[in-house]
Amino acid sequence: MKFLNAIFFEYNDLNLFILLIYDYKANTNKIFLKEIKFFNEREMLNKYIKQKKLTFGKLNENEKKIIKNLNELFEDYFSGKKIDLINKINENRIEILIDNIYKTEFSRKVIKYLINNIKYGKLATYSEIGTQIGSKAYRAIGNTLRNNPLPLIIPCHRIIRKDGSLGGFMGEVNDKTWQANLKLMFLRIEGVLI
DNA sequence: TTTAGGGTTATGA
DNA sequence: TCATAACCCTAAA
Repeated sequence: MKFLNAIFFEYNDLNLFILLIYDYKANTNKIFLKEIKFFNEREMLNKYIKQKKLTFGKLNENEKKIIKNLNELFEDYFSGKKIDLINKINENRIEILIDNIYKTEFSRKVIKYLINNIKYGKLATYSEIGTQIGSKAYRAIGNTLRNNPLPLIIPCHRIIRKDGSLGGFMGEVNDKTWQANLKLMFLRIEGVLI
């Protein structure tokens, strides 16, 4: 039994909508996160839902529980509790399948390095990642992070440029976009000053 | 400031 | 299928 499903959370004080696309597998009672999208306007969220033809099916009781926990995790994170989302998620019957998302050696190396080494409150640069994984393909690293379907969970927001500038986020390179501000906001929540 | 390098993916023929 | 451009970048000129 397998459902493709979606749910969204709304955080009014942050002016933030989070849309989650996931599989719920009833036989294991687990949620597999596929995609997280951030929006600053309800209208944009609606547009995306329409465009992707997402359905909001009825949740069963177990599924509801997992989703509720996840929402609480996000709330805790946003309120400044120092929680490592990716670890907490695994404790809450939620999984991300990195090897399903990333198909090449290179991109898996990048992502695994992020997950294992760039913990809450830490910062790293694209070039540091390159050094650590033994590659000078800095742009390729950027490209891998750009395609990150789970920003915030897979902590690409903690990667900045070597010159100290913020770098892009969620496909946006322009510092003035709300996406870039979101990156900054996440870092500030984690207590990182730039 | 510009240029070339790097690995992957998206796009188009 | 193949090629070409684009990319959340860096180092060196």
